[in-house]
Amino acid sequence: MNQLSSGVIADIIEGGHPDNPLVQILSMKRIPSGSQERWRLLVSDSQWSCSFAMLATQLNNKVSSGEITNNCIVRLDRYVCNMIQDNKKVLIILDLTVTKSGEEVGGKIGEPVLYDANKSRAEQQQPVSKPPPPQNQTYANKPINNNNMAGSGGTLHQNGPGQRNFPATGASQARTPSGGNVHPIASLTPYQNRWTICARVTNKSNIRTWSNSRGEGKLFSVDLLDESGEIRATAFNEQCDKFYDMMEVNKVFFITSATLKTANKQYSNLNNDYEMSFNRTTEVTSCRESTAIPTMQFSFVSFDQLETLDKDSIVDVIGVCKEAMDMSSVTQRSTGKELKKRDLQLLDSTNREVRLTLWGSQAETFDGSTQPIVAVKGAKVSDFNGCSLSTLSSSCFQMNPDIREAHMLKGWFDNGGNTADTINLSGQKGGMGGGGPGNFKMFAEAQMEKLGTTKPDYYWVTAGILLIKKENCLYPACPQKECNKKVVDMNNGLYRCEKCNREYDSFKWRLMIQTCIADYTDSQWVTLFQDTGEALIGKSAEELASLRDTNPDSFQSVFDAPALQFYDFKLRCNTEMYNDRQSWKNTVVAANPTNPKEQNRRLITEIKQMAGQS
DNA sequence: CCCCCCCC
Repeated sequence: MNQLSSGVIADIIEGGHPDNPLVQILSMKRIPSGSQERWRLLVSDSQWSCSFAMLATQLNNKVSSGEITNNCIVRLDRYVCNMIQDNKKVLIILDLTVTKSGEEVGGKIGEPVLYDANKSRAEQQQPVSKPPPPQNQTYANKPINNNNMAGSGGTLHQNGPGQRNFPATGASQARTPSGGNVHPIASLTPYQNRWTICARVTNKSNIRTWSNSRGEGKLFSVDLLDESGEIRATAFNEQCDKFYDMMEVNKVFFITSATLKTANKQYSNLNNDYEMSFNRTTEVTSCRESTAIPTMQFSFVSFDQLETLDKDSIVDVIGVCKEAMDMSSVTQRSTGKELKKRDLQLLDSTNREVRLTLWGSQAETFDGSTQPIVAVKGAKVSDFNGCSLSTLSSSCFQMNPDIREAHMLKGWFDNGGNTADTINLSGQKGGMGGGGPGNFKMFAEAQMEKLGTTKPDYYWVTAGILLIKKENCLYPACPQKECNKKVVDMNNGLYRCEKCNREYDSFKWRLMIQTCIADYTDSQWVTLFQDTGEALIGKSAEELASLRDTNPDSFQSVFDAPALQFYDFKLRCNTEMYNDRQSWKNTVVAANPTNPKEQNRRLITEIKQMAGQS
């Protein structure tokens, strides 16, 4: 008995859409195109084989998990067969069920012939001694031939007129407003010039402006999704104005003609090798009957998995907002810009809590009073305080989304989850009053890990103070509250601040203490600014300044107390370019006298870990 | 043609 839907491949290529056909996967080939994994399959119905089948990327895990292997039999639950360009066709498998494993089947069923779409069914290659294959649904003959992936161009040509559209399930059955063919997003390449997709907007940025050496302008971008895949689209300037208002999140649109280019994976975590820019020929129209276009898909990572991920990983998470901190402001170091932020404490059913930071208007408007379920697609993992999360501008943030995982989590939380003991992944306070073990390192470790080379890193170190530079530890600073820039004495009773671009009749003293500190592996020059500096010497900057003028001896002895003492330093380390040379900067953001008991406890824990006793 | 994604 034939276990396959013999002859069905010819039907599909010629425009038919049989339900749930059974085919065999003879071989798989990873397509060498960028970083995005894509699988091209050689499938067979035992009579015909087809080498231009592609697996939708959301099914890639079935390959990596070993569920799909050579020789397995699959049922095509959803698929589309589309013209992609110049009469070339692609069969995209959107959903499938493995009905028999490759191991169980053991080998190729029948002797399938590679179906050549340049020819009619009657003209297909035939076994010499047998009559032509049937023109209808009787799947009797088994033409003989050998074939493999390498032997075919991977594309077929159109059979003839009247076959431009190949109906499929769902949205792919839809016609464009002008009656044309709807293309799957997964089939788009830069080498086609006119196509229409039907896609849902799953995320939309604000309008952003830029200005650089190449010019200036404005833009916004959207994430587009259909059942075959996803892609990012960006609209610049003219197109930005034209499409910004109409392209609302969650709505579905026909989009015709845009420029495709290779996506820069550095800036996008969408599952596509390409991204599109809208251009003058781009048309966007609303699609009302759009139930077949999927809504945004999350791929949630549970909190107990977060710590296993590399920092800067991008993840989808869902959690109960157990607590929302007040909104606060921080100053962006690179630009001095004021940023609004709000930290949330999220909890999931693995009894882990993790901190999520929201930014900007999201931070301002967030209301956590009802302990909502929070879902984020594309949050960034950081190793701050152990492990924490932050949204990016590309993140999609949803409150109480109407999805299964949200309802399950809510049920869990309301039925005891809210009182369970939890582990706080973001709870490492680095030895600061309570909290778990901190992110302590030796200097040699920090160097080995190249901390601070690409972006600022924070870590704790227990180190002794070898030397404090007393010269230039005080500087006259701008008297403005938020400005601490050094002022220039104009020698006329006025002090000029370059940052504020004005002169003042007074200044304030600020501390900037350079000190050399050492642990058992190395020494480092580090800088303490105002607050940490004042805490270290036990004097305010103003006190120190007047001491320097009135009592040089006691000024000197201020620095004797901390010298040769051990402190737990929290360091912010990074590199900056000075005259084309990379130089290290270590800023002390906290300095606490080392508590030997706590230090020993930490060391014992480490020793036990190294000995495998924990 | 953007591409910053921050702070402790």
